[in-house]
Amino acid sequence: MKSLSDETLSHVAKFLRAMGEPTRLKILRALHDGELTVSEIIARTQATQSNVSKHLTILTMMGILASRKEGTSTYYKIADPNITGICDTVCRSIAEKIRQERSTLNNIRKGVTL
Amino acid sequence: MKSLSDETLSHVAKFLRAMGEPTRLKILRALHDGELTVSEIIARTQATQSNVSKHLTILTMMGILASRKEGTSTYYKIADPNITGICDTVCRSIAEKIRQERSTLNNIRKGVTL
DNA sequence: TCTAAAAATGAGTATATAGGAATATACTCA
DNA sequence: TGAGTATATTCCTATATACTCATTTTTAGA
Repeated sequence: MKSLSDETLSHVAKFLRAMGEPTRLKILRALHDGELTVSEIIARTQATQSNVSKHLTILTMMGILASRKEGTSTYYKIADPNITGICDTVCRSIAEKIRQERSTLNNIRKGVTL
Repeated sequence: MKSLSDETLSHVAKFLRAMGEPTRLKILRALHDGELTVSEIIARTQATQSNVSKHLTILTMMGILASRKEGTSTYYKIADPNITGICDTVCRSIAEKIRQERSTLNNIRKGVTL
């Protein structure tokens, strides 16, 4: 962690931003259990075709997703199994953290004092 | 991972974006081993005072950092020890992934064929 | 109280990013 | 080849984000 060059740091940042978008997180979640066609991803994310297509392009350019064509369909999948792990870890940790904060806030709202 | 509400998903995304900025990653890295004053953080990140101050505000509002005042100085530290873990995991994984990709690219450039 | 240091904030600008609508491209099948 | 489907891309707009410079706020100490 100490010896990351500016360039690497910027790559890491870019990577985090690539995952830091709700629709892209939905896409990653949808692809968690295996590959899907664009149409299937559109159906699951409830986003427009154009929008999904762009997000898929971004994720692919970042090396997060990989695609293969079959007929008129394009199948996307998570490129690197490690990604799934990172994604799960981060999402679970953050979601848990947020959950805790929310309950803390709720307690404060309820007038609980320390 | 499956049952994240849209709201939670958006929080997670925000969180990832909060970390997805080079200067903020530098700040997190600088605070890895303990608290520092703003001046010290400025010195280590090589960014301007105003810029660092704003990034510190963002990270604090996201609950990633916590601060305390002492005299004219403000000390910042990583608020949640879990953050350090997440940060380390993500950075190490991604940096490693990038390292691998770079060497792959280098091999391609060198004309290595499969 | 005046001054200096530390940090935060405001104004303004430039760039990045996301989104939609329309269009282009690629492929399949009759 | 022509129609239809799946996906990608282009153009445009709106919003978000990061940055700098200048100013303000807070505190310590002469």
